[in-house]
Amino acid sequence: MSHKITIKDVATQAGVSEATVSRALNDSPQVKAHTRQRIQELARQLGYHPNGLARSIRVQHTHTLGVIIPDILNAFFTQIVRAIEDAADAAGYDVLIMNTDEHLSRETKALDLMLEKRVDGVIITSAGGPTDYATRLGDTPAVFVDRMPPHKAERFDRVLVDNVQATEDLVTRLIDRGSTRVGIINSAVSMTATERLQGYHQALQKAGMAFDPAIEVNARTDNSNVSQMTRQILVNQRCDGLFAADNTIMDTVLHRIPELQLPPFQLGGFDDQDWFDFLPYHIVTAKQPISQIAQTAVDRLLARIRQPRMAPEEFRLPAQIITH
Amino acid sequence: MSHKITIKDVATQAGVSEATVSRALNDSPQVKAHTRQRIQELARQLGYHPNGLARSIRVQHTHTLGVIIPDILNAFFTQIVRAIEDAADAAGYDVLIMNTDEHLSRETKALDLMLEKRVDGVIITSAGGPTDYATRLGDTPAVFVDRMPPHKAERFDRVLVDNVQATEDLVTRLIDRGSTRVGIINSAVSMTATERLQGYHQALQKAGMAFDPAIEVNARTDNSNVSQMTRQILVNQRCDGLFAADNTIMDTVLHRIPELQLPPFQLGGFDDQDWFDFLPYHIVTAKQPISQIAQTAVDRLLARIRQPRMAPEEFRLPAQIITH
DNA sequence: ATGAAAGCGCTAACAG
DNA sequence: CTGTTAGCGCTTTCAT
Repeated sequence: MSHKITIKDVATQAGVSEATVSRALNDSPQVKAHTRQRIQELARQLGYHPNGLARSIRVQHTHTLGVIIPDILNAFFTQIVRAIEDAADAAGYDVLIMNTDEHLSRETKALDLMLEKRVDGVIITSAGGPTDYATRLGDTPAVFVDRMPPHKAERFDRVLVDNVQATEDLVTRLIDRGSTRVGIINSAVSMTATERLQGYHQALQKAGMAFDPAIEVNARTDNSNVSQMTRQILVNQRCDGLFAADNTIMDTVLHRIPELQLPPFQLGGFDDQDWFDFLPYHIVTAKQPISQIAQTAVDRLLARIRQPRMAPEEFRLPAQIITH
Repeated sequence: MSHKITIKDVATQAGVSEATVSRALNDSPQVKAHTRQRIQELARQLGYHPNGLARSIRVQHTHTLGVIIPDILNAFFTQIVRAIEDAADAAGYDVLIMNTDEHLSRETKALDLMLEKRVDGVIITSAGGPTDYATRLGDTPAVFVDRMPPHKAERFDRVLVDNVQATEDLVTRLIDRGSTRVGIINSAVSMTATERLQGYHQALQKAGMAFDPAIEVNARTDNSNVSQMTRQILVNQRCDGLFAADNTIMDTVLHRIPELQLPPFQLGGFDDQDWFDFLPYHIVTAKQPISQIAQTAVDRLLARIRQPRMAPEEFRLPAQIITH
């Protein structure tokens, strides 16, 4: 933020008042067409760039939305961001992105920064943990996407996939394709895990299969564990089906499988990836409706910005089962 | 940006002046330890959040860096961002990310927005095109990463991989692994393409192979073309080696290959991806030194922020050839 | 159609 | 150690 041309500079150069320059630059119809053009031209020549900070502090909004994601290396979130940008762009809003790398401390910092930068609203895919969003956010409008706030979630708008239905459909598909015994490696994100486990159970039940705790495991972030779990389920427990409850788990599973010398089996997971097509075996996924999730989130956020007192709501969107 | 608690509110509540509150909140040693704590506590209770805009406008910097990337769905840029964040974080700087989706108009908007938000400096991976960065940037420090500005590049700091050496090494590796005739589908990004083509030629020359224009093609953004080119080179032209000059080209190539029923062949490309391990055949890649690129970029940017008149420099970093 | 002046929230002299 | 005051760059009444 080095030495910059201000509106004052333009004003003196043009021989008018700062007010007139401001009006001219904002295309106010009050200012005579001729002088308006003259001023705009001059401003361009001088390389004038409006100071958005000063403007925002005056008009009391920034016209920008903040987006906080936990993992920018994860294609799911990256697609979410992309879709949010499209939706926000269509509504004439700017978007600022911050990545927390699944660190609570960085999420806290990210949120604080966005608040300090006075975004008009924020879309959060929480890194989980004990953050008290209610007090932290104050009255900044927020909507949660994909992952819910751990406490008092019902006080916020949230939009996410119908995890239990999607999982039920997915596991059912695995069974339809021939699996007789399908294990699960569940997500480390707690609420997501709970819901997906329920869907898993429903699918087994419908198929008349018994639950077996030995093949229901839950991932911590530790990668080697998931790798071991894969072997445990697919080899020791002789499953011919496996549901990897999320993106990152799937990744580890995929890394382990080749060295396992497995007989034919069915593999299912959440979140579609382009390159699943390249795998030497089939894979079925629950593809989340990313565009709709994003659209719903920004619609809702924008609505709340205009109408802060709206009652919070939860939006559940259906996933689509795809076989690669 | 709804109704918010200001420093004034805290001041009256605490029965002190705004200045004292400001000092207390900024941990100034000038204010008595006791009152400082009292004020900080009170601020917390009131849910006070400093207005960063007001602060920045006053102190004339934001302590934040802007990062503009052309494609957030591309893992390469995503990793770059991630590495930049780490480097910036270590230096105590915040970073704001914007994605342009390869649209010039969005890049222009993104850059303007960052300037309006008065980032202290900006790291740009240009979407290409005729943007005149010199006048657009004014005197905001900038460094270009991976893709150079189309005009007057020498007026800016830029850090990127040594494309020609990396390509030469890569293609040489392909040949070493048995390729006798290796084609190239080159990048749509012009300068990158030029350099990689040169490396390709150098490799052929060293191996005593003749160039054949029939197997030197250049991708436009049109996907179906790349798909056709793949067939053209690998089938019609009977190449037993192919160099896909970037990420997105490789993706299309990979999509086309299975249906081509090819005899053994060597495939090489830029930018490593985790899932290359899962492919049913080997692939060799030139892995860019992402962390170093990012570190160099932010080091340089920070240096330029302190010392704006430094002469611009170009930093070339070596890639690493990897076989999956 | 334009100008003068106030003020957004904050920090930095300058006084005391 | 704390208060008063001015001012960052901009927009917006209120005058004229």
